[in-house]
Amino acid sequence: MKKHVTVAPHEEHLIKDAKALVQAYPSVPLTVDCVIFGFEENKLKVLVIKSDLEYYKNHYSLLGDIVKDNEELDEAAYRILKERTGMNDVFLDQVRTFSHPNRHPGGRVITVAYCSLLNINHHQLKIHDNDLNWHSMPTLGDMAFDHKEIVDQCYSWLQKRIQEHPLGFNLLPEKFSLRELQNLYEAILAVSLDRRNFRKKFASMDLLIDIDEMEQDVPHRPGKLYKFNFEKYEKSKRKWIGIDF
Amino acid sequence: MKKHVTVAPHEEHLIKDAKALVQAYPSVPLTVDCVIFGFEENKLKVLVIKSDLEYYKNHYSLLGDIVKDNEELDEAAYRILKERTGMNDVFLDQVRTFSHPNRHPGGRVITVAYCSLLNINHHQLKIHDNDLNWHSMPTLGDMAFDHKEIVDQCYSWLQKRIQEHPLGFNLLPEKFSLRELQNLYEAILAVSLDRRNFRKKFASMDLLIDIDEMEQDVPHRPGKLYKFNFEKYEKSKRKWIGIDF
DNA sequence: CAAAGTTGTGTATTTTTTACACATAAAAAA
DNA sequence: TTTTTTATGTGTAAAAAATACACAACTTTG
Repeated sequence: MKKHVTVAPHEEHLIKDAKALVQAYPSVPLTVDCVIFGFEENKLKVLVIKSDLEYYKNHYSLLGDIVKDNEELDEAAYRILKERTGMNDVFLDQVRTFSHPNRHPGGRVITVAYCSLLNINHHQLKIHDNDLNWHSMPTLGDMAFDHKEIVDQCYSWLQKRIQEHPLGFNLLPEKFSLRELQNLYEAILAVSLDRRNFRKKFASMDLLIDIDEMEQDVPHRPGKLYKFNFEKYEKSKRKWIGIDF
Repeated sequence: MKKHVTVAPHEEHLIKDAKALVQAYPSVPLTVDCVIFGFEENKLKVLVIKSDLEYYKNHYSLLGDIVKDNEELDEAAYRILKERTGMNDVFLDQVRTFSHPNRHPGGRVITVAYCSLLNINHHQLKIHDNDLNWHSMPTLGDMAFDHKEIVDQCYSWLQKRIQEHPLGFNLLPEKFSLRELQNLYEAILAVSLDRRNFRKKFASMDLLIDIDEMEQDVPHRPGKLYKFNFEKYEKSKRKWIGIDF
């Protein structure tokens, strides 16, 4: 006796050939753009380069590139960083994807924005093509494509993120003084903070390691140097934020 | 006398034909996937549908679609919502782009995840093809593609976001009781909260409008109904969070 | 040796968070 | 109609966190 196999109604139209399906999809050029922040002379800076396009002659643009076949977006972003700064182990986070149909004068290109933070002094720029340079954030003017909007969104992202996560240490030397740390926060958040309360706050977090060294070559009384205790932080990440808006 | 025009070195290799440049770019199929959250019977739910692919027979997947030529990602996401729920003015936010080369069995497809929140009772599902249904979050098992990871990331995003922004009201009726609001927060954050402190917190924000109506048809003492004061919120968004991690 | 610039520290006040209990109201069940 | 169930609505005391604020000491430079 023949067995009856139950077939759900929708199984009748199941697609067997996934490859053919995908090949029939329209497709779109995809790039990654990196917003690379640095900190120097108490200013937040961003790495920019003159646009290659005549259309945007003399406009600065972000460091970006086409995503290769079978390359993950994260990979592409790391590749760009490596090519431009020589750095490998750098902070990197995806921020947002930008898709306005006219964002590129050559036709539709989708781009995924990544934000990266690095210590300017640890990484000499390898290539100085096209006026690659660190540009101070507050004075950044128009840019090519929608890159100004991308920078602005990454900056907002950074302002929020730095208050809740220890990102900022990626912008500082491994050993830093509390003044340097405060200057960093003040520059990024564009506020001024009370020194005593700032120090008290970080003291209460108990995530800075006093390495018992002093600043060198400062033209004033040297401060103590600290390292951030990433290990302890990883173990004790807090989850609860508290409802507040 | 002939004028000398200064030409920066890099201007010699400026690209004139942006169109040709873009046409030479490799391209990739791009989709949008929507993680649509609802709230019903004190549970957070997500809208899922059986996969069309034989490869993922009987696996649930998210509502997604190819992004059309010259369609913005946001547009595509709104289109999907409209097609599936009939809803137009719905909360929607881009969360993240997923690019693993093998995430789709038919070949490389990049997808942009959007998160949407809507009130289940206000929107009858138009189409019930492929077992479209609201699935309770805690019991959601494996899914097709990398959709489980996408849901997980959107859920984390929601947990964080709901504590800092008044998203949650999109999941509730326009008029809601404080108990409903607390149940929502407890379900999403998977914690239990002290009722008096919860109410005190919202009272101190002063963003709920007491509309002087009571709950109907509840099997117990009815509570007062409130609306969220979106207008006042928009005017008074706070910017400063406070360093804390 | 004086001036400039910065370090390092404490306390009082206010605000926010937390923990916790009881009387009351409405509906449902007995 | 009474009792039970379930939820509403409210206040206070204690602890923790945030804020505002000032002065003495150290190092370098001129």
